[in-house]
Amino acid sequence: MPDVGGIAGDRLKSFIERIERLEEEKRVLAEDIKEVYAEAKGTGFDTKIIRQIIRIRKRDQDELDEEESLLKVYMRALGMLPEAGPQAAAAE
Amino acid sequence: MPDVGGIAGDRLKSFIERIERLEEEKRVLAEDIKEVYAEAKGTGFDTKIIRQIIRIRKRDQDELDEEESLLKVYMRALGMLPEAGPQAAAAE
Amino acid sequence: MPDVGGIAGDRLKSFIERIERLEEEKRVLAEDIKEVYAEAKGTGFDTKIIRQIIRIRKRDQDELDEEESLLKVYMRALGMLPEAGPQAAAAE
Amino acid sequence: MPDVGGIAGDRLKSFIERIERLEEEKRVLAEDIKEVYAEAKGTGFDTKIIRQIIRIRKRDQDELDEEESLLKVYMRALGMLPEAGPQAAAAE
DNA sequence: AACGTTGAAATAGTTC
DNA sequence: GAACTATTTCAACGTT
Repeated sequence: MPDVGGIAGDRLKSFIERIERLEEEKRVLAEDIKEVYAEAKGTGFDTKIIRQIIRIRKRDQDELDEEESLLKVYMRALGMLPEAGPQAAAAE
Repeated sequence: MPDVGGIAGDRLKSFIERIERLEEEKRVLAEDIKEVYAEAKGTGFDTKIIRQIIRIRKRDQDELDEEESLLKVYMRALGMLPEAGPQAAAAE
Repeated sequence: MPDVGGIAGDRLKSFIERIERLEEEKRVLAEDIKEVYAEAKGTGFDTKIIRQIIRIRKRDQDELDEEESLLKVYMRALGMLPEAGPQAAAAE
Repeated sequence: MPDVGGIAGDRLKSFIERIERLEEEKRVLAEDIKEVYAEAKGTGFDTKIIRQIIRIRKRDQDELDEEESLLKVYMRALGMLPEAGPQAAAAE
């Protein structure tokens, strides 16, 4: 439990300011994204459909990633890849 | 409505890729934020409280932005603010 | 524009309190709904599916209402209903 | 998983109808609120400002609810609150 | 009547 | 797995 007014207050402050800075950057990016959607809409595209497409592409990517990892398992079993890295071993 | 396979397809693709790039950056930032929280937690801070503080600080900022005069007039009428102070006028 | 501190303040206050009361009731209803979902979930139902069903039923109802009005148009054309009310005439 | 056409169907139906009834009541309240805003507008008030005031009053209420001690400890450490006042202890 | 803005609702993710 | 938070999506409202 941090003591009040001491060094802990400084550390707490530091954490908070780091987070706030990152969130500010995130907020800016969200605005940028909105602007791109607005621009697309201004060109006559239906933003709802674009959102759908992006969602589908994301999902496809995720599936690809899964396949990828399954592929790696098979390849590893075949000696076509080095044994699984330490992070995977640690996770088990 | 955009014709399929023509220039419009290119434009659509461009929009989508711009959005995806921005969202990827956003995702990275979200991860960074998570890491800071994890680090703070590792130092013994309560992340839930930190989130609350950040929310409060944000809200305080929003309050500062509420500088519209009509709002003040209404709030004064409701007794939520003191009577209009003679800011510019010296003694009234 | 309402004068500050006078009768207008009272009227403003009255409006605000009426709205706040209604919103409170609305909030309670929203909670009730959440509880019903929780209860359904506790009985083994998938709330996501229930939401979907409710959405579909709502949509079907809306479609029915539209058909209804089209029906009325036809019936009116056939003299089976009185002419459209004055609000429709005014809207034109 | 509930069997189709049996008692479970009845229970599902019951849940759905309860929710739909509550949502209907909620819808009515939303309309009532809209009417009050319309009436206020007709009296010359700016509904946008009224909405803002209601938001502020709600927020003030939420602030009152933030009475958790750990939060206060953290905020004190950040200088967002004065040092702990001797509330219960008479003279310190 | 469409546009942007805002608020609510739903879903996804995270933590305990 | 249950609750909470956060993000995202959807709908409504006022506005031009």
